[in-house]
Amino acid sequence: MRADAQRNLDLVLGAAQECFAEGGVDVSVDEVARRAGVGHGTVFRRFPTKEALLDAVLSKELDRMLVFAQAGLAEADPWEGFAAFFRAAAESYAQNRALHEAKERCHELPQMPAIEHAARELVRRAQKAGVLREDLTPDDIGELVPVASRYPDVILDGLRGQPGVRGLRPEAGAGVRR
Amino acid sequence: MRADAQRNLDLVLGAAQECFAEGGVDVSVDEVARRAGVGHGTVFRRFPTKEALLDAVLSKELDRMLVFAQAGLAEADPWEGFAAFFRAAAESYAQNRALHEAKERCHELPQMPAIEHAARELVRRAQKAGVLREDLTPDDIGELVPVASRYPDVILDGLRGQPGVRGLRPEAGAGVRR
DNA sequence: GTTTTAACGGAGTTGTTACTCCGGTTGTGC
DNA sequence: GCACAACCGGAGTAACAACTCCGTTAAAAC
Repeated sequence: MRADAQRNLDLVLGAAQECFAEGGVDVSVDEVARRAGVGHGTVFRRFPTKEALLDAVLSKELDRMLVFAQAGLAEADPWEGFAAFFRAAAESYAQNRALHEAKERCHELPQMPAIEHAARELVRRAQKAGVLREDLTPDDIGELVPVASRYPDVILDGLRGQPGVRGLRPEAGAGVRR
Repeated sequence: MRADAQRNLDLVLGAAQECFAEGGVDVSVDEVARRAGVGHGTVFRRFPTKEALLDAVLSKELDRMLVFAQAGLAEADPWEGFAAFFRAAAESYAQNRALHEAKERCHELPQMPAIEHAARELVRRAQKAGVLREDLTPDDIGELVPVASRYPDVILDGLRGQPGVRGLRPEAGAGVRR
């Protein structure tokens, strides 16, 4: 690969990361090209469609997410391991609008099975230890991550232990609307 | 107003309500007109812009929200009053994609001050009674409403009483990332 | 330094969406 | 029942976004 091609590829990827994080998936390819300082023809040669460009950016984000999940599993305490991953994932969502808006796209990407496997394990371990409410599946908790991006401790308090454990709401329901 | 004009206005409003609730704000005006069974010219005579149409739909939704807030205030128990409003609002968000996507637009609408006033009162009363965590402002709680649309009880458990009250997390932080 | 060859970028195409306009139609006052 | 005004709806416009193409430019091999 020629030196200028490599340099421009890096510029495009960096610009796309910034644009999609700040403006969400509806930012135009022209805008990305402008920020990268290249023509949009250059963007489309590297990435045949806008979707391919978005996938590349999301993939990098998911790589980081997988690292967080594995770090959580390495933690000895079940709650701390789960909470650490949950917070880290929420932080990622908080700093990246595209992650919110392209959730289903993420599920098509190759990193996803590994992340889901690790997340399931984190949840299973915490529930077995009795520190995570059991009326939620890993999928439910996955949906709460983006939600927790601004209020992580409120959500974590809500997830802790068992539903209604504080004894204040004996009529507490399942906690999930399906 | 002529009878046919009134009938078509109702059809358009109903169709817009359904379309925006199901498909979000990006549903095209053509799609709304098609569902209403009128030409899109008819839509644009009633509502000069798509935004005006959206505002009309959101207004009706906010009217319902205000009723919920006032019903919450009429409830004697501070927690039940707060929680009832919170659940009702979450339910509305769960059933209306446009409400999620046009949050800032809602704040421009005339119903908003009254809703905010009632919500502030609900929060203040619950916090004074010690049944709602005090590290959150009414605005914070407002942001949790859409979030709670699928997991109302998880969020309500998280909001109950004081942060970390279960004694499991002495290091519990503020619960809010600003 | 020359030649080759890959990469660049902007003009242009296609498709979509918000919005306008006007000829035809239909409800309503007299 | 008639005239007139209001209303209807679809053809047409403007703007914008994704994507293509090709003449020009510049890197790299010798």
